Amino acid sequence: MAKAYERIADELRAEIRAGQLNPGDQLPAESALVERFGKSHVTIREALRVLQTEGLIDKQHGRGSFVRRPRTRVQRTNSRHQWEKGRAREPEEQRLQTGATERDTGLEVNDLVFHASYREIKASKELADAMGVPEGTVLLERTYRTRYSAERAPFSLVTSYLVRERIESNPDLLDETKEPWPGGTWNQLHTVGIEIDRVEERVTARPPTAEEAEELDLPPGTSVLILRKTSYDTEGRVADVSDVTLPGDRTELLFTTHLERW
Amino acid sequence: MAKAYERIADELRAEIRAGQLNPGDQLPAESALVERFGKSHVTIREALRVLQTEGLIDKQHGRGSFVRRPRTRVQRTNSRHQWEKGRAREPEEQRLQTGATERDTGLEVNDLVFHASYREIKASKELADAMGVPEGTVLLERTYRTRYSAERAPFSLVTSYLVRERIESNPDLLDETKEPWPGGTWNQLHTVGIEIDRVEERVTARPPTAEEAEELDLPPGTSVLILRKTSYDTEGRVADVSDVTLPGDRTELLFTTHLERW
DNA sequence: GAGTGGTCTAGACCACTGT
DNA sequence: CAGTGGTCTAGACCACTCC
Repeated sequence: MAKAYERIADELRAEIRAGQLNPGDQLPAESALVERFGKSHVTIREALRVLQTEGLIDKQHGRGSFVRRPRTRVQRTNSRHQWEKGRAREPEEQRLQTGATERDTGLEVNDLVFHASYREIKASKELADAMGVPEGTVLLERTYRTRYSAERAPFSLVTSYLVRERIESNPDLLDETKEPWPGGTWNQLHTVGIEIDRVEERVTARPPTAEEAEELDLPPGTSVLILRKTSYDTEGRVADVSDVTLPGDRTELLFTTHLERW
Repeated sequence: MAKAYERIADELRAEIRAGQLNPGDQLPAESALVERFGKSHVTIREALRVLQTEGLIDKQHGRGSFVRRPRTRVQRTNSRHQWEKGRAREPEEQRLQTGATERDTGLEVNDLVFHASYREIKASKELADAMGVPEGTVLLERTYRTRYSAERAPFSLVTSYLVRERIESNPDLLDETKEPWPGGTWNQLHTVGIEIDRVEERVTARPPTAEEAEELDLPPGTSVLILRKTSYDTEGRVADVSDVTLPGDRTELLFTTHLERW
């Protein structure tokens, strides 16, 4: 005999897939399900939890459980890199116009709330390896949050690392009050003579940690995309390492690869 | 007053992060935790579930709960596309040597168990849009599973779609018993005069469905990467659409983007 | 205040793992 | 068989939402 909570989850899942319950629809109250299936409250909740973990339903305390509606996605492409590189050498008036987030989301500069903070750290083993420097090298760690002014959760959590020694010839680059910097990191690097040649992006996925769920306002039953972006300069050295956490339910990464012709 | 299960989860999480409990270590039995925290079995289990959902612990029925050990990753790069394109024109002896999965995993051909099945379908609206053909166009749907012979779960779930009309001039391409085809899809397309010019890959993440968790042998507290790969031929038409489901806890996608020099 | 989901108890019994 | 986690009950009470 199958477990009761699985049978119940299967039955409700089938109703959702068959379209008896549509996105946005409210499920019967837990007490109603207790009666309908003749099982205890805890068992019913276990069944609903299965569906929640699958991202099929959304439980709201005091309101009810609802069939989840797919969210619109933010697209982040790798063609943005060429665009950002070009922008890094533009005159300041042009650089002020728009940033990468505006490009991804289609929103205006004024719709966005930006926050940055800097601090200096010594490279851990893991970071030192990623950046190709000795352990303990002084790094500038910069954390960024950008959000839509109408929402409370940022689009992503970004932490970027630069080697302090390679940028300190321009003291403005060590000063967080200069943010947001028109033209972004690659313009900043341009001011100290660094040109980016290629970008490597490593992508994995996992459930959010408690802190990430809190900060990105993620409900249970969602995942995060973890992206580590490594930028190499024209001499093959690592210029920047950025760790980005993106909500999986509203982000799509698009990578285009061009091939040599036969 | 904080919820009991959260306090308990916080305390255990802190012990794991502090290194009092190391990867692979067994947690105290649930009955022991009932005594230690003076809470009921159900409450203790709720706390452990929080940690499991975060991917921090791994519960094993009849054995115990353990601090999860990070798994070794399979890396899938976008440089594989250029490699695959080159391989598509090589002589058969060379094409027989190794495939893309061997390249990603570092395993030998003999370590891998391969399975393919074909069927013909009519394009749904969603698929027709993705392939740039009218709804209802006849497509060849091909599903692939490749696994390491020592493991029971495949590395990924792959479904590929081709427009039947554009490949039927070579009847071998409609015959699943010809799989595994040396040189893969791009060699198959080469036999009907199609050259691939660029590849677009769209990546998102979400919790696995029940079926995916079953087939990929994924424990609760993991995510899947969803990758849709669209291959364009030299005339800009869609040659192939492939949907790939990858286990998030053992897959890393690596995309390299080269930029134009200043 | 009525109706919803969330937390919790104290206990029973089941299912799996390893000796 | 002993020890582990998994399922389940019948009930109490709490916390949130909305009218």
